Amino acid sequence: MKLTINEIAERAQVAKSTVSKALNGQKGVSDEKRRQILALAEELNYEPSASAQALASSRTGSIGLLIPHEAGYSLAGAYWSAIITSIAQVANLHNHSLLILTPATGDDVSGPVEAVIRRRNVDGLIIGAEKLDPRVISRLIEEEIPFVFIGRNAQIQHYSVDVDNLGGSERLVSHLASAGRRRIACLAGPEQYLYTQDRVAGYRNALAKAGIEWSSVIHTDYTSEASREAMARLLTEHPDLDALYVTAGGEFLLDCIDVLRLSGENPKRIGLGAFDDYRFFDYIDIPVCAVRQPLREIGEAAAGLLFDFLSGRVPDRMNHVLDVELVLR
Amino acid sequence: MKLTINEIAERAQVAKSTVSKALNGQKGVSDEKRRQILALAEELNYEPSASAQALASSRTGSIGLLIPHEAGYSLAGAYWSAIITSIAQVANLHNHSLLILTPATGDDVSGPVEAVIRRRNVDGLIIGAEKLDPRVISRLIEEEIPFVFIGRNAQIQHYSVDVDNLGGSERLVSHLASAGRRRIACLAGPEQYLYTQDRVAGYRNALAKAGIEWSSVIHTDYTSEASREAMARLLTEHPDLDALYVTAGGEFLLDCIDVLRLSGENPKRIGLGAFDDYRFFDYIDIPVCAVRQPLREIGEAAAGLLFDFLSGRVPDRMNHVLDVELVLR
DNA sequence: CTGAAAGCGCTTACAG
DNA sequence: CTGAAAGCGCTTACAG
Repeated sequence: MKLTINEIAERAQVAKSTVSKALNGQKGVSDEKRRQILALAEELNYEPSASAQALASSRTGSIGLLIPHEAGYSLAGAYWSAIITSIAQVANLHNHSLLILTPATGDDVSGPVEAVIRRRNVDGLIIGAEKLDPRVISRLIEEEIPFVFIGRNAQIQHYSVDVDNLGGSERLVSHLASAGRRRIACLAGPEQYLYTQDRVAGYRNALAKAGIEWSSVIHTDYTSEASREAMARLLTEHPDLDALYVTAGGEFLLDCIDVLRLSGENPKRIGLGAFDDYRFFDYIDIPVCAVRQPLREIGEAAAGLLFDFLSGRVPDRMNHVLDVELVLR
Repeated sequence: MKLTINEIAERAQVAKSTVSKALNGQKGVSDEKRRQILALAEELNYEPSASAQALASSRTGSIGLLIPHEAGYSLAGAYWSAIITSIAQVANLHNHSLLILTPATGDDVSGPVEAVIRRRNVDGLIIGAEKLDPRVISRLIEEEIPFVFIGRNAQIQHYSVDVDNLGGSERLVSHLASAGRRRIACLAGPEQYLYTQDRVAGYRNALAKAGIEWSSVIHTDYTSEASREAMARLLTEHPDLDALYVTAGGEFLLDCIDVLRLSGENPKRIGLGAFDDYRFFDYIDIPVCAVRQPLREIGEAAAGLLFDFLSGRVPDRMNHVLDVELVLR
């Protein structure tokens, strides 16, 4: 029924080990036979069984993408969706499948990771890094499963692909300042995330360079309640606020915009800056300057890095930092 | 090194076939031994190797999600992202992994499907149905790989999970009519898609029920140029237009809104209806009534259906139609 | 270069 | 109920 290597071997009048070598491009086969075998395989449309290869070689032919779930960050959908697509395409190029690992709502990622480790069904992992149990990482290292980060982690140094959080943030806030804004507050995500720290640092750098002394940073988790409350507090405590920098996108940003719009404040008076750009910014009644992340490139770079590891190359740089684009409005 | 079934068998003083049966909940093992074995496996944290199980049982333990790519439909990101998450979670519940299959940009899905069939690395497939080469389906049937649709296909009848396109559309347009709109045009997606046909039918039903004779439907592919041109044409050909129903979301919808805003037309004069709801509708200067699809439920239902097949149950209904929600603004 | 053999870690008839 | 054996379709030393 199923076309196997035995059939190919028989038809080509060689041993199946020879077929295997020919197909896998290993040396130890004469050019003559190799050509024959390849032609035959092509003709019969033969493709080795993934499970058999996996069992025999202890390489599964798949990589996993570990997506952490963030409270109220579901518009992050657009973020992960673009990244998934680009990773899947790179994986295909390398004849690998892409597995999506994501915890049940409310759980953390350690469950799916543990399962994947124990069942041995990935060769390597790409991991959304900001929030990560160090024990998960220990397990991965213990089991010698290669992995790379998307974003970086405050506790764990590792090969990563990240965007220029600090620089992008600084440029964005500098732009607000150069537009004459002097009371620029910063509504920031969870303080323990490295990207939050970087973005806040960029904010402070920009203020310093512009010679602005006034600053105000409020951190929130991304829950809707906390974000809305923080935003409201900012508006009442600083009635002279003339600009606001929100360090992340998704529902978080929408909650902030929402409070701003409902505050009775003239929204146009307040310059808004956001990290993460959405096309609908063009359509709303508040001008939003934003930092756009190169999502496709993030996925491609992370996958590229992982496949480097899988093929035994050790990348020269540990942290790949991609440029972001400023979108002015 | 790796903990195998042999180790378990040895420690429990039984044959590995007995361990296998116990672990898989098959009968033919005494309660006594079963308990012992289960306890031991639990204690040692044993988990069978996915590849070995796959090879021996010819069940891979993974399902695939086939995502078609649509020109200019990338905000569909939010759509697929929610669906991916819910499918992954259901798959986990069934101890299965989720593979993402998506073609390289510009290609169609047959490549990834063919690869997955030949390498035999999924037990079943969930397929975005609207645009599908019938040959792909033939191959799947030929190879006896179970699959279910998300959405429906105009050519191919098959088990599917879909939303109530016709009803939702009708309710939405009825609402526009009941608000006094009389010149309601419809900007629709590709005519060959079943969901487009259904949504347009809902539009016509609503008009008929409201006793409105005037109607205008323009189909476009989802490319930006075509959508913008169609939208512009609509506005110039029908200066008395007082409402517009756009049958889909994503970039397509944004292009339409964009043209409307730039037309010089007072956007508030024109009632806008959209199929697919986005939270940012709350923030734009045009009131948009929208149909919200239950994305999580779509994914869950589709995965549920597939696992029914995989465990030999034949679902009673062929087409599962989920209700949509009307969001008025 | 070539092939016979063992082995990857399970499952699944089959016999007892 | 229990276990010995064959087999899933490959890869990988190893010997020739």
